[in-house]
Amino acid sequence: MDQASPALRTKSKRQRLDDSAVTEIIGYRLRRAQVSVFQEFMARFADYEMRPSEYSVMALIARNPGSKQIEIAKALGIKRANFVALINSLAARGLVDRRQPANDRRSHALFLTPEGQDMMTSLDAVQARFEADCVARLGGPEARQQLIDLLARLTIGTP
Amino acid sequence: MDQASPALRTKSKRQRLDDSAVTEIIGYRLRRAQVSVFQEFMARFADYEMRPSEYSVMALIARNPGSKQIEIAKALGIKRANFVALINSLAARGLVDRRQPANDRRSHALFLTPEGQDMMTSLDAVQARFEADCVARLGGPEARQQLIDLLARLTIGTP
DNA sequence: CATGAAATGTTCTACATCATAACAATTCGA
DNA sequence: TCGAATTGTTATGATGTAGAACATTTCATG
Repeated sequence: MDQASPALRTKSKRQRLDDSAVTEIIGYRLRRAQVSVFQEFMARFADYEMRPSEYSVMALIARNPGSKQIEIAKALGIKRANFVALINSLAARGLVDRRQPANDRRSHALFLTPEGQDMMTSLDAVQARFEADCVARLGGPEARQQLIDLLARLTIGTP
Repeated sequence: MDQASPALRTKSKRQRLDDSAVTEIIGYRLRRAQVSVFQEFMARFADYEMRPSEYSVMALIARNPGSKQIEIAKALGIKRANFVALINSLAARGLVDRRQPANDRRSHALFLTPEGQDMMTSLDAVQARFEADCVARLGGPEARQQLIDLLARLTIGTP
């Protein structure tokens, strides 16, 4: 039923591996799909030298200007120690600005620079196109919502 | 409509971040779900010191004994250069065996050692329980199949 | 108000993952 | 037979993540 013609292999490497031991695992499928989507993301954003994590940081700052580093980091599941280099990089590129709030001199308030906002306009356009292509691959907005619901049921510890 | 009572915040950090900019992205949901599932995988396999990649390698070898390194690596999307250390580790732990096939002295044929096979019996039991719990969280076998179908539509370059 | 606890950002360290290039040995094809 | 391709290996660099430790600042509680 599964294999239409198993006798076709004349001599070459037609005998493929039996990978059902892993393809039947939800986590494995999840991983492969995530890697695939991220690779296409990076390809589409290559001109902007923008990685998924960097884009997510800028998108969160854009919608929540003045947030503290730890707030953005926690929302994205990034340790605050590892978040420092990320912000350093975006700041060095002139996209993000760290300012000292008057009420709490421990924290740094994050903002997009004007250049960062301009960049964000372009990035959002690319992202919208990418998302639309993903939805098309899934089979429509209903399939997308279905997928998001299913993924949410597997995602724990994300308040 | 969305927020039932936005006036509740008396003074504390009740004003959570607006993370809709990222939670509306399929790739972001994918990533968070994959990380969550992998973390639980590692927690459940901690007693065996078995990572997802290591388990997938052993599972493939178990079902395809005598396969070449490059065959296993390619099936899992791992570069052959990075696969060497993986097999070295499993071999050093006495779980996997490299043998020299007579027909092609370039390649190494991979097998599970008897200890590796015993280990695999335990691992498969843990994995079966984990998978069942994931299916329960999703809402049943139909939901699982739905998820796998959707993930497959997002996964490219995995022959 | 004083003092210890907690929060915040930072640095450093240690792995694990991943990609690329180069190399040796071997096999294959023309 | 000879050049190309395959296979495993080593080395290197970039990236992501986790944990400990530290300084500064704020907070809570007596």
